[in-house]
Amino acid sequence: MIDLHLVRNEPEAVRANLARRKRPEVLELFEQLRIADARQRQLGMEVDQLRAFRNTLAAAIPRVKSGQALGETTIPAGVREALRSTSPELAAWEQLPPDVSHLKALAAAVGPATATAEAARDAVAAQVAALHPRVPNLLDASVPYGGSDADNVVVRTWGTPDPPRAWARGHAELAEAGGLADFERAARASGAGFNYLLGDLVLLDLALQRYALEFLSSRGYTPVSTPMLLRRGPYEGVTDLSDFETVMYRIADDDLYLIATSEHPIAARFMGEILDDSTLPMRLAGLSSCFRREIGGHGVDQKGLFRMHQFNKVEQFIFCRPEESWALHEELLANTEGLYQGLQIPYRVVNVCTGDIGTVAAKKYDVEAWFAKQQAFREVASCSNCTDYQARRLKIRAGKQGGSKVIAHTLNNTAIATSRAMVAILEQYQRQDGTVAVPSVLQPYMGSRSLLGAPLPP
RNA sequence: GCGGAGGUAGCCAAGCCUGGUAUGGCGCAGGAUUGCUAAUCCUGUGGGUUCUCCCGCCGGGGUUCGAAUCCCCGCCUCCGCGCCA
Repeated sequence: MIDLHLVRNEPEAVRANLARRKRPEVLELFEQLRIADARQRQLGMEVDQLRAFRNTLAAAIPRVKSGQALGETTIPAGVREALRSTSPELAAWEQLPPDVSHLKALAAAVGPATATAEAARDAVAAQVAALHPRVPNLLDASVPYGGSDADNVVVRTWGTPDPPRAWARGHAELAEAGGLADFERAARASGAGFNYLLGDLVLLDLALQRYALEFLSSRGYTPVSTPMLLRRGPYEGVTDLSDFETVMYRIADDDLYLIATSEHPIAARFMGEILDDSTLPMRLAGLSSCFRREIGGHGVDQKGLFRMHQFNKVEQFIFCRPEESWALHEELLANTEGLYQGLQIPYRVVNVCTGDIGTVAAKKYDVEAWFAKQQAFREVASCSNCTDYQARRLKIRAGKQGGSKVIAHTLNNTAIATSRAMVAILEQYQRQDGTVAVPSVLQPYMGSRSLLGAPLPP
């Protein structure tokens, strides 16, 4: 969620920022939020005034009871107005003798008036609560202006894509022919989008996880193996509501949700807490399976490992103080680049434009690896600085214990989603005989083997 | 699944039976003093705000002039037993 103080104090700047997303409905949301917020504060004042008066009376009663003088007590104008309709006789309270029974009668009359005012305020507060989370994060100035992914800006390209090889097989065909995966029976058992990995491909999956974890560990990231089911409450803090409809699997009987990425349980871990400055920046390497109902366009990549309902991923995540998040955003990106450089797979980095970026990120880089058979760059990692947007909803703050606090910043980036990395490796490293060379950085995790699979008939 | 104990500010606790407006310690911040970063003392410490105010004691209702306190409903955690890789 964005900072409501900015909505109040710098509406022009917020509006201009949101306008860059090229989505009229976002500006409409913002205006509705601004109006509702102002109205809520107005109504809140009225409630406060009524409650203040009630508190004054409640404090006066025991004093009068014990024989002390009541002292000067006047009905505030707003309270008198609120009482005029419900208890007209009490609106002229000063003419009544200041004894306990009259004090009680007056206080009792304030109750319903307060309830009316509260109901009005709560109705508006509910509007604010509904609108606020839907307003997207403010974008960094360096996000390129554009309407769709066509306007994303390539920041740099690493490596040299190989020319097409006529004999090369698609990764799904290669894996099936080599006995490394069983898509057909997985579809029968669990549905399309699931797979059985077999033999060397299982080892490759694990090797990629180990490679990413070791790589990140050596750079100061702590591995985290997370819960793969989350409760609804925490989940609402880490993602937007539309995801519940389209992306996430729900365990209905227990009101639990299968995580879509370890980013979610990691972010939820410190919900409501204050992170001590001495622990920041907190660099984490999440490891989990990921579950997603929505797997993209119909007829696209239906078979194979590229888009699946379940896959494994090592994820980078950082909690930090606001002033350090932009440097760390670049660090996260550099890590993913280092991982793919180690695998010797060409890639490019894309700065995702204002119209294509999601609601949570203030800036996002995508890393797109080269898929040799497809002869295309395709997304394998997504590197976001969420600034304080995610942490505000989760109420995660940073500071010294007992000292001053600020809303923390959160960042995340894929390290390696093994499914897509395996596709890239199968396409890039396959040989004409159907075997696949093992990238040298993975060999330590594959029993020093340099080849996987077995020769196939031509 | 059954039984028990709990949830109070950054942390730890008190207050609850007997309703009267959040008490102490630690930590942290600022100040005083002493030729030091020790000791001592003072002040402050959550959220909001239009700032002699409002809210805040797990959440939501209720009773009451007034609820951390009494009543009801929920959520969560811990301990024991059962089951279990």
